[in-house]
Amino acid sequence: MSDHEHTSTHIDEVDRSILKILQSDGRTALSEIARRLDMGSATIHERVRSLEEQGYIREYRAILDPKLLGIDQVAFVQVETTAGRFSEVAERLAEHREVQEVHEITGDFDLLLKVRVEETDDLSEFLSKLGESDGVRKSSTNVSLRTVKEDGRLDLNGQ
Amino acid sequence: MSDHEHTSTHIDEVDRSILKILQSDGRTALSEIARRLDMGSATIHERVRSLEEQGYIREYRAILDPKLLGIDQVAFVQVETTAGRFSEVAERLAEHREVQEVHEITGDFDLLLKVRVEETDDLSEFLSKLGESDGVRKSSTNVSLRTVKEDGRLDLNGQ
DNA sequence: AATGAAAGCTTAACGCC
DNA sequence: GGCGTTAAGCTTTCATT
Repeated sequence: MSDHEHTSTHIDEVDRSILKILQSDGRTALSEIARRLDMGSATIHERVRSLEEQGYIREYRAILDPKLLGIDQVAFVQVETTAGRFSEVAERLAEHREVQEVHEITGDFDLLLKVRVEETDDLSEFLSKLGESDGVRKSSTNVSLRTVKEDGRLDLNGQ
Repeated sequence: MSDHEHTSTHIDEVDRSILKILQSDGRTALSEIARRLDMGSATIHERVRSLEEQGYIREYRAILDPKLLGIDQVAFVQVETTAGRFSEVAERLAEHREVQEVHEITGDFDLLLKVRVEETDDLSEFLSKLGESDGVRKSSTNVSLRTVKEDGRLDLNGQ
């Protein structure tokens, strides 16, 4: 197997363990990680710093409850763009506050947006804006009636 | 309107400020939050504890980079279930490791799944399992060719 | 609810291996 | 790359208001 990576060395099992721990609790103390992995905390400190620098760890966040905060109207909007302009339109739509996700997708439409707002009124307002947007030919919306699961964590156990 | 809430009182502007700070950096020190909001750090400590207890803060997490970790095949799968069984099927599908989201939606299908795997082979394997699942009548899959935006943060600035 | 102060931990930087 | 040490800073508790 050839080493065709950039500058980023490949991560080892210790790094993967650190990522798993921090993904499930981003506030775990370095000293606690060191204890669990039976290593010095200066070592863990250096590895975490390197994982952050290489970009494996993008950021740390508190995960808030959308329902309690009243921001729990979710809709998925498929968008058909004028020929060949989907990337440009995607970038533009990504700037909207209510748009949480933008994907270029296969199928009858070109883009899929995940939109999150407080009330259905806000959704209807967004769809008006969308309809008038440059490069948008048509759209089709599916509203989420109930979110059964919503979990951004990555499965680091590789099968 | 009857008071059918538990014990949770409504949150004030200070609480919202704390949530904003922790949503954008979950590792911000309590003492740093105290400095920014010009309050004692014992006060911030107590408020954060209460926000956690009430459920406004669900958890703290490191956000990892799916691309660097090679878990970057995303697909959206719409599922039609046998009449009236969508909730039950939704719960069951939510248990799969590769399923990040499950929504009950309006439209021609009943459920929308967001699926994330390492390779297209894993996706095809998942779709096989799905097709044989109890209560699943048919499904339609759109693969994400490029994720332009993917951000789970809530907009706490309320318009 | 909010606070200052004190005790116990944690982080981050250093030099050594 | 990994480690122990150490100073600075942080969290957590508690008595006071």
